[in-house]
Amino acid sequence: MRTWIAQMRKGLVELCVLAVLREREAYGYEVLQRLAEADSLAFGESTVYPVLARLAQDGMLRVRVAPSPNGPPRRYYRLTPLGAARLREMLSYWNEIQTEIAKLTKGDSE
Amino acid sequence: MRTWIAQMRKGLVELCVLAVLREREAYGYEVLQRLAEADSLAFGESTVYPVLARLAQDGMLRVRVAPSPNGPPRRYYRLTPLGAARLREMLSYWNEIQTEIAKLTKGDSE
DNA sequence: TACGGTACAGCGCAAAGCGTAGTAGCTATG
DNA sequence: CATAGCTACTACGCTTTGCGCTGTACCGTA
Repeated sequence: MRTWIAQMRKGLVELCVLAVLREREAYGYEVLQRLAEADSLAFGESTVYPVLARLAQDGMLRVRVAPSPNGPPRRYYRLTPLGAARLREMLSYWNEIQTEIAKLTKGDSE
Repeated sequence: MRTWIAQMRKGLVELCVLAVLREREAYGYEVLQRLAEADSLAFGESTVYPVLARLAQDGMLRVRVAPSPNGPPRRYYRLTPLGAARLREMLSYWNEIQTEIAKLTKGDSE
């Protein structure tokens, strides 16, 4: 993986994870696979699990453990109000950045 | 600065710097100030200068030194063909990410 | 018993943003 | 001429984080 791609993804994992959990709860492995469907957002396990743990510890996610039919118990994560607020914040900043970069690459009007 | 913002900007500085230099050459301080006009992309000196040095060392930028009327000599940077190619690569990936995140946050069609 | 898929955890490294501070040239003010 | 302030760039070190690699545990199938 070219290094600049890894750098570009920094901080985006949080946004993506929160976005995936925006409507329905999900367990780690599920989040992993949902993101893998978009190959530009395909993160590894060692990337996603720590993020989930971090977000949970920061009060952004609530955890619920439930048995799995296929393996070890699953840890289901759900957005807390704090997490939802953070997601909104991040999306807001994300949109700002998009606008500014679009300006940079499109117009030379200044 | 909240930490997630710093993380979200990682890798974006390169893109922004390359984008600023897309059409006309500029010296470091100028790049700094052009980015500062968009406050969501306002990076500090300790962020931009190392990026310029890195990009130059990697052959993405060509450097030209010229005296300044106001202070120490300026280092003018200009995109090389390699740098232009990198910028296209990064913008392509950037667009992919935008699309995927838009999908994540908009539709629940899968 | 061995294998493969599921589900998660831990370790350690490298990259990069950024705060802080320092250097040096030029102009303006008193 | 001394001080301050703007310009332009450099250097150091901290912290966060993505990620490769490895390990563990549960379950079903052959």
